Amino acid sequence: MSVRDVCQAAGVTAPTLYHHFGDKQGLLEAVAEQGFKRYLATKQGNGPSADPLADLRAGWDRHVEFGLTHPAFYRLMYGPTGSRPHAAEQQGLQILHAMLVRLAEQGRLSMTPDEAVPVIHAACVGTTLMMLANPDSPAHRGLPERVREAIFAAIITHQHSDDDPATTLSTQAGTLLATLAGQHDLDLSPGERLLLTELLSRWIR
Amino acid sequence: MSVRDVCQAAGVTAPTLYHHFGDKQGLLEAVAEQGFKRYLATKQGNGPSADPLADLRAGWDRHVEFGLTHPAFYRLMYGPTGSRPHAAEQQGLQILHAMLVRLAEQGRLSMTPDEAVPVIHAACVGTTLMMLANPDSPAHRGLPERVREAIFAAIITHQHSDDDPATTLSTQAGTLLATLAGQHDLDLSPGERLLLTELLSRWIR
DNA sequence: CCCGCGATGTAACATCGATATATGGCAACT
DNA sequence: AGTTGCCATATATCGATGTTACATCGCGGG
Repeated sequence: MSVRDVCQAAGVTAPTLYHHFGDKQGLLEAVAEQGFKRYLATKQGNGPSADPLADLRAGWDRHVEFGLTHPAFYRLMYGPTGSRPHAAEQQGLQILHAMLVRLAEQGRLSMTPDEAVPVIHAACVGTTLMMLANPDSPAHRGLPERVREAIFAAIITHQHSDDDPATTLSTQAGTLLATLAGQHDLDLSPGERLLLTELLSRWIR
Repeated sequence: MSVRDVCQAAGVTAPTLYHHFGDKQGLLEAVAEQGFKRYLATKQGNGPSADPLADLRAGWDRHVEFGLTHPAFYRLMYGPTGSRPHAAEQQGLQILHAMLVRLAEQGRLSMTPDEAVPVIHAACVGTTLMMLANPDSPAHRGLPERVREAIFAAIITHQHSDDDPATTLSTQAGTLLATLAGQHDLDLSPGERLLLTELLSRWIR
């Protein structure tokens, strides 16, 4: 892709382009930013539903679909360009973070939202780039769904989702207490162990 | 990077380079191929051990480590260049495939090796690229291990009998931490909350 | 009315990727 | 030994590319 061709297609001359974008890299970053905005637009329509996990799945599928529908955009946006985080991308990650917070509030998340965000993002981007590199390979049939379910299964607690938070906390604390009871060579002083046991026991009922 | 600089550094002139590599893209692909060979060399030393799952974990870790140690190589090798599968890369995927076949023979794989290969590959490459894009971000601390365990947990059939106690403790502590992160009206003073978080985090790995 | 400033065009520069052509050296064959 | 053929390299250069110094245009405010 040459600056001259871009200028001709846009009906302007080179200095105009440089006036607005600084240099070629600046132009490409502006295009990537535009890509992020379009991507966000596909997420904007659908607000949060009753089930955060369903929202999470839909978000994953929309991400992959955007990549397959707009390969050039996607490579610009997520390819290893070394350029720095675009504002719109951070906004997308915040949406993901909000979904995960809702899941955590229901006690259905097995790590903190802050930890889960890059896990999901890395797996989803990697999957999409792989699909982009070879969309028609039979080995990649169903790949996004497989990775999606693998990641979600490991991030979501598979237990009673209809329990209220207090019950979830109680069972989790109880399970950990039971495991602790069987371990004698942990990195805990007697005081720490007692304190931890007291705090955990406070939620047992 | 310019062809002229490369030639000067190599002590030859342009036609020599073009004689051997065809064009600039050919040179870059040859460098990528060299990167794959070096990567394979790090895997070659360690033959299959008694536990295929341990080999799988070691393979994942070596992949991420190679990416972090040789960022430029890695971006050339796995960046979305549109160029086609290098021979050495296929060879690496075959090693991965062989490990998975061994796991499947032991009845410990929840999908076919053919399906599992791209799942692991996509997640691992995505994780490494993310680490490469921002190696020092605190949000990425422990990311490769988290994605690794998430993927493996979903791919490996669970036999809780022989899980080692430390792993059990780690997952249970992680689950409870995540639940705590979503609860704001617990019967905890700020100090108690901080102390509990610190103690639980001690087992997370 | 004109003054100033941002946006655009003209023309050119420096550098880049790539190549036509010529030269050197080496191995093989007569 | 001499010739031949070929591979690797060097000289010199071409066209295209990213970029910019400078001039010009148009338009809103004093």
